[in-house]
Amino acid sequence: MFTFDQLAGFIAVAEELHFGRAAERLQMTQPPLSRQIQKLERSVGAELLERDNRKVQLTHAGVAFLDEARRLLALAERAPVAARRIASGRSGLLRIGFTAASGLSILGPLLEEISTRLPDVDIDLQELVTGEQIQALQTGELDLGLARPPFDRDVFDSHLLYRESMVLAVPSGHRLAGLGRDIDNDELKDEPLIMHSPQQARYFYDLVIRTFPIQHGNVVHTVSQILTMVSLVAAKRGVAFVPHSATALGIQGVEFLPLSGSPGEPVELHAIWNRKVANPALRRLLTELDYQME
Amino acid sequence: MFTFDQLAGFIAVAEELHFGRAAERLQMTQPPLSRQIQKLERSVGAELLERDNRKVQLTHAGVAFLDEARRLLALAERAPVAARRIASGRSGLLRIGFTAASGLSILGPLLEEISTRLPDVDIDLQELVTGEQIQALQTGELDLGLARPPFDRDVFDSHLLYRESMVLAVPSGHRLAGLGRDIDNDELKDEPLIMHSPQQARYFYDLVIRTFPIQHGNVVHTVSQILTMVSLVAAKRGVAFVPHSATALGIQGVEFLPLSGSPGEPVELHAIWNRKVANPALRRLLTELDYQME
DNA sequence: CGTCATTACGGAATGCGTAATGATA
DNA sequence: TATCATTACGCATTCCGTAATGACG
Repeated sequence: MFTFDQLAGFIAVAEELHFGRAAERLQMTQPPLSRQIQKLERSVGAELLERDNRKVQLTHAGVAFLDEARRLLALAERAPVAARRIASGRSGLLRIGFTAASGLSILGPLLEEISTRLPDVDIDLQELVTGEQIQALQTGELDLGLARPPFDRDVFDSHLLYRESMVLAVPSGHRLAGLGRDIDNDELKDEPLIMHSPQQARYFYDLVIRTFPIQHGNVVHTVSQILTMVSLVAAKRGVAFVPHSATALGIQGVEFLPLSGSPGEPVELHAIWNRKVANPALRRLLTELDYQME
Repeated sequence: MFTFDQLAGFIAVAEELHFGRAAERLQMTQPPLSRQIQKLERSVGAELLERDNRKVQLTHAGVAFLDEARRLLALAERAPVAARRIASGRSGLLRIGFTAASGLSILGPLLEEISTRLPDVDIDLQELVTGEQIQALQTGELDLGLARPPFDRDVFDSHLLYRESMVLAVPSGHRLAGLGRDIDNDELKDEPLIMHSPQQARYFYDLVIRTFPIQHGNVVHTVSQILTMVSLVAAKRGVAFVPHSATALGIQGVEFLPLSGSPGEPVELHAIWNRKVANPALRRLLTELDYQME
């Protein structure tokens, strides 16, 4: 097999049609250049240059091979650039998981931020519940998750992205709607309730259980998606505790009421990632956004 | 710059994900392979493999570079093949000139023969009179000509392709048509004659002058192309001496009569080429067709 | 005899293989 | 302790540069 030096030598001679000038251009002396060409011709198996001791000329095979040699050298020069870009995280692929609810709030601005800071990084988006995200982050199928606590702090690092309040979703015309004030816990004790799944929406389930005195007999549905929940409320199947961002869903026939029993903004959304970051694009992103890693 | 060996080494390790097996596949020992990869990584400027002493894994940059490395090696393997094919004359470009008259006879079968024997050789065709062909063959703009004598035997080699008779073209209904016998020279002495140009159709001009007792006063037109000649005959401007292949033109209103004053087949068509054959495809063709060269 | 490519030759650098080392489960 | 990659070292090969040769106008 020939070498890149031989190719570069051949190109120089083919362009100069003069060994001396070509050698000068390559910052070397004629003899090694002459030998390079000879070796190249031997390994190609065809005469590439016709030198009749007064002028140098390309053979037909040489013309064709010159083309290939140029292509080869150009490719060889670009290849490391691409690899370095990826290694530095300036290009590549970032696979991001998000929960349905986070898609309503923080996802858009986050993607905007990423494409501004890392314009050559492609983004793969997958809607997944927190549990699925955690699993995918562990196997490496996902680079970054937008998810809710809890998660194993030994495996995952995280950054708090967003806090919001809990509100009560009620059908339009419901007796609690239009009161113009926060709803007290004891006003809810007889309401049919659409509740979060303790498995697939454990974060909300735990939060609601912890905050409000739920009568389990009132639970008429158990679902895992906020969207489903609000749809059921619109269908007048009951009321539901949802994060404030659910108001952005734009579903008709539902109103959202503040809750006096849930002060502040207890609903957290975190960006989480595997501590052993494999993807340079993720490393770059975390640095760019100051999601400090240690 | 990296080397092709380094690329091959990297590809082997990337495919085996094991230095030992990769080295075995490459018929070498592990240490030099290990060093090759290190050098490659240094010249690429990025870590390509992650070896944590128990398993070897591609980095993201490595995945991208693997692709480039494969492309690069594949290109490097094909490049000499193309060059060798051209050097051997099995592919390439053959530029062939032909006279209008030869286009009617030998050109078709010749092209058929070439494309059968040298299917990967492209052919450029140019209709040129003999004089133009000779000039183009000297400057190297043409590889092969289908032309008429004479030409300089020191510069050109040739092969007789085709002989044909001279016939007399007359308008339909002419007094000489339909006699059912050869026409004698003395029957032509008062006919208006369409004659060849002594410059641009010198071969025919000389041949006619040499063979027939031309009365220059009878010449009503002087033209260089056989097609023009026959068209003028059809327009009843006179009669003309043309090669037998002109019968293939299929022009209406013309008849072709044998001539007793021109026995045999005096009209020659040669394949001619520059003795210093530059184009391997031509060399190949001449050998294939036994147009002996010395 | 001047130009320009090639061959001759000596020294430096590269790159292999064997042996030793290091790191990990 | 076994496995597997890496470093250490000695030797062969490769490849450069200088010098000499050869071919051509």
